[in-house]
Amino acid sequence: MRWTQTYIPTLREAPAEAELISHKLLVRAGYIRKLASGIYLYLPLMQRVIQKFSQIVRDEMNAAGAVEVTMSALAPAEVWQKSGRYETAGREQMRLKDRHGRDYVLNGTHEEVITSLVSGELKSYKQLPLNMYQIQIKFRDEIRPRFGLMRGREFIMKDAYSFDADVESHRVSYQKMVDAYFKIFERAGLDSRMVESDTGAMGGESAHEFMVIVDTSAGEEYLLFCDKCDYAANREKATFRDENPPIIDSEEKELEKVPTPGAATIEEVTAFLKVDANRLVKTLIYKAIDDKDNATPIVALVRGDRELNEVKLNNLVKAVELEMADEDFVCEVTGAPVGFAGPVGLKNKEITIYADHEVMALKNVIVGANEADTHYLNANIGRDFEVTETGDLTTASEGDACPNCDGRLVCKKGIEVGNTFMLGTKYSDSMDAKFLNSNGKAMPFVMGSYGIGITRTPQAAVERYHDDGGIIWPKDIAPYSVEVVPLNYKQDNIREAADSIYAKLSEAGVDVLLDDRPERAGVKLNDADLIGCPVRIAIGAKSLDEGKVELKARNSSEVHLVAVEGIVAEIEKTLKTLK
RNA sequence: CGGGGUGUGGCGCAGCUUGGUAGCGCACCUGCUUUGGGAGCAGGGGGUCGGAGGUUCGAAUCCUCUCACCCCGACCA
Repeated sequence: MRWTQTYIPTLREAPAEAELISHKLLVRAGYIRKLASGIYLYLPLMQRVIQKFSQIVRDEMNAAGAVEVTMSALAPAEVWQKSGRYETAGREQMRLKDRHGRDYVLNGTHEEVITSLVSGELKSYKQLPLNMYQIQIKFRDEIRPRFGLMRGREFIMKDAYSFDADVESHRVSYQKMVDAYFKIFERAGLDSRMVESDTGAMGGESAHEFMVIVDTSAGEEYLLFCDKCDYAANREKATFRDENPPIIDSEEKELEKVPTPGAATIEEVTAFLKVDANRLVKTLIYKAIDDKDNATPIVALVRGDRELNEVKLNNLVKAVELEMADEDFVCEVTGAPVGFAGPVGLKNKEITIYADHEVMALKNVIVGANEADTHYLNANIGRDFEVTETGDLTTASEGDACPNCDGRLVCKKGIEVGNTFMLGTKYSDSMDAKFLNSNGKAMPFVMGSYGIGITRTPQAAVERYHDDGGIIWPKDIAPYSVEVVPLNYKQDNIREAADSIYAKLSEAGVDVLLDDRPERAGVKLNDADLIGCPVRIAIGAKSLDEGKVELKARNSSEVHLVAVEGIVAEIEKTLKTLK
């Protein structure tokens, strides 16, 4: 491609709105433009990157036995109502009405649509397993779009759905996708890590995320890895071994109310009472919001030395939304200012109290007394207060003990580029999608769903691979493998050499961009660094007089003088050495 | 939705406090010179100052409302 025939609007300065380096670079280098908040246009260079990455995804999906389809972006509300997610998807679903006033959804994912497709048509276990995928635009009415392509309201995703006759067969299908995912990200030049994740709004049995580890603010999620074994989970999901159990008293002591003036936080209370934080129980008040926007107060109890994990809490509460109570609400529920809430003698006896497992093991704990500047000593479950439900409610963090071995958890940040869900029969049950098994019995499909962010993965690559000058693309997702830069295109011999090299490379099937603009050398070289093609061929007067041009890899500062005749072979050789 | 902030030519910004009829850098167009890491000189085009209302002789500037965008939080691939 000749630069003057395509559209590569590079900018010297990044728009003020861009926060991440990857976002700034994609805008500056002329890959994307914003149309509205969270809505981006993919310019010619980005389009090529998307196509290259998509092709890698297709290759590996096909190799794993999946078949490509395209499903509509638009769906009638009924299919979502049928699964029950029309209610739970809530405000992040893009919705609209047609001219007849009928309700529609712009799909953010396609479990409902594909389940309704196969329902009644996939009839026999003999047709299973089946895995269908598509690469398509998805919509999501994000609360707050940001970070360019990372969190948009419209984005491209590869989504695959597997249908199996039973759980054992599904595990095989799931593993095929996992294997394919590692290959896909490797081919895109990215190291990916698979971590356990919460199933979230998707539901189902278990889930994993594929993450690119970064150390910048682009890391949207905290991940915990064991430094000894292969345990890996995101922070929502991660568990840990309790290494800090308090000494448990053998006898229940008498409940005692003590003044704790000004001691509202765990630190203040432990300092004031001179006790360890693990003898305290944190009482956290939340608003559980249902699908009709009603807020019910709930209480969560975790040991004083732990952090509450809201995702785990809501897995028990099952609210549409969980919201930390504000001061007024805390006051209303407990009758005390923030910092003195406790489970003993809560004003509203109907209130649901969720406690972490660790709390259940404690005796004679210190809790707020629901009265300003006052705490209880020696509170005991069963005697002084009741717990409605128990579960794991704590957040793992760096340095905690691995749940599976004697290693330590290390915390890293990552960008999610893919995910896999074991859905079980959630959708086939709710949407009544069944097949006949070998005994002639109607059974719900065991399903899986598998996503890859087609537009966010390249941005993750930019976040991972760049320098002060611009992007450094992994070669197999670069828009062009080679950029030919004639330093003065007006000079006859330089132009002829550039045109000839461009023609030869094109003929050899190498993706090549020729910067045929009548720009100064500095401008072209800076733009070449900015857009980040893996190999640059610079053609200048001095070396050309000796029949040579300069070959430079974007990821290295070494410049090689290469004879014009051997240039194609030399470039192909260089490309082979690049990631 | 809560908190904070910003809207002035394509991009980045100044001007606003103290009202007087819009400016700078980059980009763009023309000419000459220059030509290996974002050239120089000269000339030129382009902005209802986000929108609506109001105050005033006069509003980018003050007031009210509104819209958009960005940052932090909740949500999330």
